Amino acid sequence: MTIAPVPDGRAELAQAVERCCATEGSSPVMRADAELVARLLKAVADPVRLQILGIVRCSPGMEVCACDLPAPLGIAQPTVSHHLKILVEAGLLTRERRGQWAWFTLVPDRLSLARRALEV
Amino acid sequence: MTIAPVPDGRAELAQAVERCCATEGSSPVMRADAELVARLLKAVADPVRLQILGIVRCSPGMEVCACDLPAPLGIAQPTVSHHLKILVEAGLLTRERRGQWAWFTLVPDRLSLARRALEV
DNA sequence: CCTCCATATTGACATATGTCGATCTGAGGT
DNA sequence: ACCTCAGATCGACATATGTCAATATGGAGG
Repeated sequence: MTIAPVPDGRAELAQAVERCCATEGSSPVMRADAELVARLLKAVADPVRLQILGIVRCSPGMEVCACDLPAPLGIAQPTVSHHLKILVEAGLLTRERRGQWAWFTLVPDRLSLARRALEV
Repeated sequence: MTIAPVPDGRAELAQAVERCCATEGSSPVMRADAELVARLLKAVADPVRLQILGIVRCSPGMEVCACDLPAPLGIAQPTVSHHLKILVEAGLLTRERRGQWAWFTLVPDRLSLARRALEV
């Protein structure tokens, strides 16, 4: 995925989500908002990344070491790294270095935001 | 999107979703389930399709005529048809012919399923 | 400083995806 | 029958995406 990073620190995405799913006869979704939301959803819409999120969710503290992923996922290390990068850039995971290892923690709020984007 | 249709009549997808988001220390997501869920999420993870869903949601009866879409979306008719096909195959819309027009109706349950797939 | 190990990045590749113009199909109306 | 219009499909194209081998990076420990 070409990584035009989702502006996550700011509330832009959250606002776009609200505008997209505003209940009642709200104005149809604007393209710019849709682009922003789609970028977040694209990050989740991949089998491997769904598996990663599942593994992290089930791990104590909702965090996992990158070294533990290639085996259960059955894919090469660079590929895992690639997917982790996408999830981090989407704001769904945070990265933290511990010694020579990289740990990734789930950001539940971000996942909630993605879910909210699909509200009717 | 190459259209390996999501098995929507059957409950397979719904079961896959449940297995993927089963709360507590459930077993990590299996690849096959993740593939199924990803196919549904991919259908939603596109700016144009998000806009289409937004328009349908805001329309009376949650239904819309295909003829009313190219203008607000700003894309050509074949492209609209392409996206509608993907949404129908994902089970998010149903198609109905009325005379020479094609009407599309939202399937809220399907959208709920997609949302459920993102539960933590 | 040099080596080892875990990650990240790069380059190359095949495939998937979004887009449009041109054409086919199907339902009315004359 | 014919014509017309809405929609679907086809063909072509550029770009995006997922994958891996090879290589670079960066911390830990001798």
